[in-house]
Amino acid sequence: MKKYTIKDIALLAGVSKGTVDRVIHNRGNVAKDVEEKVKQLLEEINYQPNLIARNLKNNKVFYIGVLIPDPKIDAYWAVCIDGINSALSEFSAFDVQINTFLFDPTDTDDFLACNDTMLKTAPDVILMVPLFYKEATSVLKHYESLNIPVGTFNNQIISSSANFIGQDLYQSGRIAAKLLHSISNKGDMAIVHIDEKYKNAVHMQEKEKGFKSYYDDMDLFEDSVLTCKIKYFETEDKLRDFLNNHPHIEGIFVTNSKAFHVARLLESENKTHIKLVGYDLLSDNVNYLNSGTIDFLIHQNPRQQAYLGLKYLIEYLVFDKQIPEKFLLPIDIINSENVTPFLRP
Amino acid sequence: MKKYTIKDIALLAGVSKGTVDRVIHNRGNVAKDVEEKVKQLLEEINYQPNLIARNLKNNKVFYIGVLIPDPKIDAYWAVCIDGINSALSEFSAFDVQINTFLFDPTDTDDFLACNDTMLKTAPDVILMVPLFYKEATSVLKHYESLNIPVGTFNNQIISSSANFIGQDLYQSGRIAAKLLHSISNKGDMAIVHIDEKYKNAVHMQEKEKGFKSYYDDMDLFEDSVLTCKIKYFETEDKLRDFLNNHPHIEGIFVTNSKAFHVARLLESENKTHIKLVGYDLLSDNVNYLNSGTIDFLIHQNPRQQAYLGLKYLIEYLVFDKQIPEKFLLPIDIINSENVTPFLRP
DNA sequence: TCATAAATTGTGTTCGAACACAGTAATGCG
DNA sequence: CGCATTACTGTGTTCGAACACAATTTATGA
Repeated sequence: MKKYTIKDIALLAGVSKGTVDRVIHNRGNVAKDVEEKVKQLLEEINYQPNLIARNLKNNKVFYIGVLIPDPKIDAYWAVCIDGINSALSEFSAFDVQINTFLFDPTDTDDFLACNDTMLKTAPDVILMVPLFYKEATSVLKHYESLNIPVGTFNNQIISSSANFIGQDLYQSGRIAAKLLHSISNKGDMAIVHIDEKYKNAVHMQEKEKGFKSYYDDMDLFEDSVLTCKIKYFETEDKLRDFLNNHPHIEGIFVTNSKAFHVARLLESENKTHIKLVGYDLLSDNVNYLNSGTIDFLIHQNPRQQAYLGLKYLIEYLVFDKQIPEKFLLPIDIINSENVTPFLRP
Repeated sequence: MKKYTIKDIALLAGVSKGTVDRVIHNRGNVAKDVEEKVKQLLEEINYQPNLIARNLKNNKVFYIGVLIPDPKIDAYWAVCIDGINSALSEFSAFDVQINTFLFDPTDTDDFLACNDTMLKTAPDVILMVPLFYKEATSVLKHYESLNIPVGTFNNQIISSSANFIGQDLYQSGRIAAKLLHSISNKGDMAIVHIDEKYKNAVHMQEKEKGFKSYYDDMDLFEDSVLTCKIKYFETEDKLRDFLNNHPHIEGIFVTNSKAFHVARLLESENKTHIKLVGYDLLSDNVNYLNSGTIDFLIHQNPRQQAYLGLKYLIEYLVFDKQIPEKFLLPIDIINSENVTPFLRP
């Protein structure tokens, strides 16, 4: 129960605290038999250093580089800033300095340029959204060679050793399927990919796979699952054609945060009987959720992703904790009745 | 940007660190003009004491009394222990000592007895589940007179000033209604209260109110909402009668964690077409969720409730943080596809 | 005026880990 | 043997806040 200090161990071993310290940090210059004895004692009483005292002495400032898409260009990322601030205030006792860089999520060159700018601030660790697979891969390799630990979220770059926070996208597609299946009439199901100009193809593919796997498992031969890919600028027309060509559609799954586009069309075309499931608590989506046109939203929790990613990095810096390789957040199902508490900062 | 220390302020004010310290802690014995000057300086540079250094000196051990129902008697409470351990390991750097007491959730006398035993350990703060309204009220009043801060969760004792962590039960009932409404065929809805011998009447009433309010809002005159109260020991017979007497029931809402009892009956009576929504991720419930007899579970997250309650108390002790009066957790909707990550410790 | 009390201010130590540096003992080598 | 070198060990200081206590200044009264 009692908390042992270095002094206690020194007393027990009959040596000075300096020697104990040398043993703990493997700093050498200790006689073999003494080292053995001290190590055994440390083991026996399961010595845990007082992290408070350690951090009082190590009064150096840690610099963290954060690289995320600009919320002014895509509102989805706005809540990440909140998550970062949460982690920051949680560790306000420590000297952690954050430099945030916002890149244009439609521009790979800007992504690379921001990485360069960030490197100039000599960060001890980096938290980033590796939005572009190819560019991110090379950037991450570079950081690895510089021995800068990196945390990533939202997009997983499997080739990298960087830590990753996100969700199981395949499972997320299955959840959408289960929800639509449980609330829809018999009929066709549509998966709608609305491309946002930038590469989240992997995201959408995984979700589609999961969605289809659920319907495969169900052996619902009478219903078919259709897929519709739409470029951002042609959403309305193409979607209208798609719905007219497939009059038996009873449910739509939008694989990203743009479900509100579909909702708008369903309302204007008087097809609100079609059930709609999408992603993310953007205010546009939440409005359609409350009006009933969107039935469920799946919450990808970017706020929590950013928070956790940063927390792991800070704990690595100040407590020498191991950074977990991967952490998959639980997937929240949101409807009009439980949405409110998820919106608060 | 720079972090100022007491020494810095002393230097700037042309006094000694002792004087600055006296000003900060209003310990008197400072000339008025000097006090003014130092206070102004502190204000100007927005002095924030280094919490690490403060806690190094304050090396006293904090004792926390925890009082929760015995998980051996009701499995619902088992995950609370995990939550407590999480909070504990998060603050392992500080000398926080926890004494946990488990009371019989069917026995008010045991609750009172455990409170007495706990008081003998002279706790600095207390975290408890105030399961019995009357007894808890008097106990909380006693702690207030002893100036022992108390955190409560699961049950709110409105008359008390103790902090409370929980969920909005009324809203939780509305969520159940929304879910059942979206997945059920037209027909009657049943609210089933399975009494567990001990008093959670307030819980169940609030949930019922919320449930009904949703159906009232919907103006669903054709469907009626029935209520069925069942004593624990007569569950099966009474429920069977109830279902036989009301053949048009299409959905059942069980207001506590005992939905598995209803699920078992639905299976044995071949009435699995009836949709079922209940509470809590007990393994019995999860099994029926996976088999499809239970459609949704609402997650009350007792683990998180315990974790947060304890976290607030510890932060109060070690960082002098204000304990928030009330915190309502978001309400998680669980189906068979997203349940897994919620089950991990 | 001077002793004494009261008011005010400064100094030094503590907490535990980390590390610089001084000190002691053992060994090597001419 | 004597001096240097290596091998090992102990001491002292630092981080920032907190507080005990010493020191100093000012006020009071005989």
